[in-house]
Amino acid sequence: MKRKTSQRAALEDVFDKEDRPLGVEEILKTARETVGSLNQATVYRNLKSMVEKGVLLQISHPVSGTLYERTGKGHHHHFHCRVCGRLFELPGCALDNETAAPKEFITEDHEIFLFGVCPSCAG
Amino acid sequence: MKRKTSQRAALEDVFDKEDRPLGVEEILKTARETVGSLNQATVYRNLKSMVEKGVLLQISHPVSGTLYERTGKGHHHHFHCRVCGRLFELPGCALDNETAAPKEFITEDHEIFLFGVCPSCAG
DNA sequence: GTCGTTGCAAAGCCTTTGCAGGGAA
DNA sequence: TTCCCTGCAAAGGCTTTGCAACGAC
Repeated sequence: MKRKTSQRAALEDVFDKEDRPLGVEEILKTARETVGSLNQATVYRNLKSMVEKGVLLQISHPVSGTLYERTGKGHHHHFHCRVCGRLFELPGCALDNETAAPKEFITEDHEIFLFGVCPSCAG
Repeated sequence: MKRKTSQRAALEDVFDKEDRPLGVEEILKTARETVGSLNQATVYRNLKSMVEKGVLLQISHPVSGTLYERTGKGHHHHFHCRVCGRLFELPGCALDNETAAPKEFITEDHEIFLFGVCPSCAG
């Protein structure tokens, strides 16, 4: 990945425009508004290299499937509303890696998925 | 699911014998030691109905993929060792649903995946 | 005998890959 | 011109489904 292409630029734009976890289909659809000929394989290839470059983070959500989001947004986790199905990003974290596991385990990272009802569906 | 079959019994046995999260391939392989003719489709069908009956829990692990484990083992989470690749069950939980999300959110459940190095690999 | 279950094969998703043409530098 | 990148189509993994035969009750 060394050359600038309109395809890659379109993908970057998608993540600029929509600052939330996105699925491949949505990414493809949105990016095609810019580059009509954009191919699925190209999207997969670029998403992969963007993850390897550390620009994107890949999330395997139990309900929403594979999603991608920009890195560098600080430690946060995702709340899935079972009513509207939307995924919310919750900044911060109530879990400490030091105490998350018995002390014989070295916890380097963790991932939390929250499930329930969001404010607008609960209101 | 109303009739007892040797296939279903073999699946139950697998989870009796191996008390840990299992993948489909491993389940199939182990169950075939009892019922040689056991088919993949049958395994998928039964796993699905066992999940619906509440006997099994399906886990979508970011690294290990789809796994199944018995329900009723109490609240626990999974630790993935990046060295040996094994998945450990850690009883208990350091996260409180009440405080996990802003109070406008109703958190009903959560899932935590821990990543790092296990005691034997760290030793 | 009934009808839930199984095995088999085909099909469905999602994702990756081979290859030749196209475009950035 | 070079050779990285893209589009296209085929293929690969995992999971589901249609259908006829099988077997529990």
